Amino acid sequence: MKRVRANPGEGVRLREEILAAAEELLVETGREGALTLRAVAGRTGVSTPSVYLHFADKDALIEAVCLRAWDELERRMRDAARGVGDPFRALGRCGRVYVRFALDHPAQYRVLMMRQGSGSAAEACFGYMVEAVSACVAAGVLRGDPQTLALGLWSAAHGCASLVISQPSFPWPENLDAFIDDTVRMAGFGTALASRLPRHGISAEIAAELDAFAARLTE
Amino acid sequence: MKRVRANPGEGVRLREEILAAAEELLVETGREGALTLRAVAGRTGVSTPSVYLHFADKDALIEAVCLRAWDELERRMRDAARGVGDPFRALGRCGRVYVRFALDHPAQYRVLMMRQGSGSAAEACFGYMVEAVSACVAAGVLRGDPQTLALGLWSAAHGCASLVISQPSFPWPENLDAFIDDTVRMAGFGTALASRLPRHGISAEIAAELDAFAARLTE
DNA sequence: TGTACATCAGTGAACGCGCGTTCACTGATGTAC
DNA sequence: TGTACATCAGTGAACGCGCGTTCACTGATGTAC
Repeated sequence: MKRVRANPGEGVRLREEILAAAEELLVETGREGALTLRAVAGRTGVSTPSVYLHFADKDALIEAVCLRAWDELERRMRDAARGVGDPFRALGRCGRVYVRFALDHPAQYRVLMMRQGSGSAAEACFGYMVEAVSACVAAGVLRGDPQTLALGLWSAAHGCASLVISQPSFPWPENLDAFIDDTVRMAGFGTALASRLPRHGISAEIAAELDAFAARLTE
Repeated sequence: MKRVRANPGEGVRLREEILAAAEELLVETGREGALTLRAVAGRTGVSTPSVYLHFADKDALIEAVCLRAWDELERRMRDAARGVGDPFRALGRCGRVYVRFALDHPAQYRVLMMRQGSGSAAEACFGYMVEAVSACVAAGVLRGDPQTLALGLWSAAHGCASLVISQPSFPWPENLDAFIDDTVRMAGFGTALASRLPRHGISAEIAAELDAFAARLTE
């Protein structure tokens, strides 16, 4: 585990190695508390103070790790909606990709969403969400303020993801992908329907109507 | 701030005082990290080692604090559904009460839901949820496995609550209660509808059908 | 009623630990003359 | 081509801190005789 000292100008490489080590540590332990400068430096094969050559302090390191994760999520969400004509379908894809990302990177997602003041990276993702919702509003499938609708949809996706992550002992269905799909459909259909029934409280009376609606749609 | 020493047999009082101090500390700071034995003992007006007279160690103290919160949530949920004839309406009440509890006690909710292995108290709450959902299935307003349906509904409620708590910088609507209501209705309607359209993907085609459905229901 | 003793709630001082951070340093590389 | 020096990535040892936890103790109360 002998490190080769970087030539002048190549110090950036160590920065990347440190970030990668921090991410690995986060993934393997799942706890943000495991992210100590000593552990990160040790895994990188470097002395602890070396971290300060590339990050002002511990907070800056964690922020950089967060930024990495946000970047990947942003990229995935952008890709998900690209080339999908149906705006409601595109929105559904966004939701599924979002939850999938969270479950694929539970440790990063925790850090991402649990830290207060997640910063501008979160806003970028929220921007995509609002865009996708706006398209649905324009197409007439959703009604209301796109920002508020997006918050509701994000709530559902975040809830599904974070509950699965933080409560693994719950009796989750074996087929998690199907559950994610059902949750996304619940959020989509529910938002579409609830926004059309602004003052309609929840009550069992609508069961028959829903049956008729479903029968008409699937026949 | 002179403490009166408890008489023999009255030591239980200090236990309660310690628990209350821990809860206050959690509420005021909002961070679980602020829950140190020194801080708790200091606020109680007692020396640090005194905590060990009533709790085996720090974990036991935190567990007791959690249990307190779960107990209150359980009580609130039980009260919410009592005496409501319409099972779907009762379910909606459960959801609103759940989210309200979370927003009223954000610090406790964090500890409650972020700790892994929340234990049997969480299961009790889940039990109520499944019960309420089962009644809806029996009444024909929901379809499917009550456990899975309950998980989906819990996801939505948890998502709304935890997102509002952990991302206060998001552009939340001014009227949070209305937003909670909309989210609960979204989850309710969405679950009812999605469970009737098991293989129906999300697409904008259903907009016209939804319009007709809503018009028929509100006329 | 008085006295010796057991009980038990609570204390003060100290422990070892891991942490983030600092500082004077080393030693290889590039550069000026 | 050789030499002195600047640069800069990385180090080793130490700092102060707050933490959970331990341990021998104090001192008021209840109890046995």
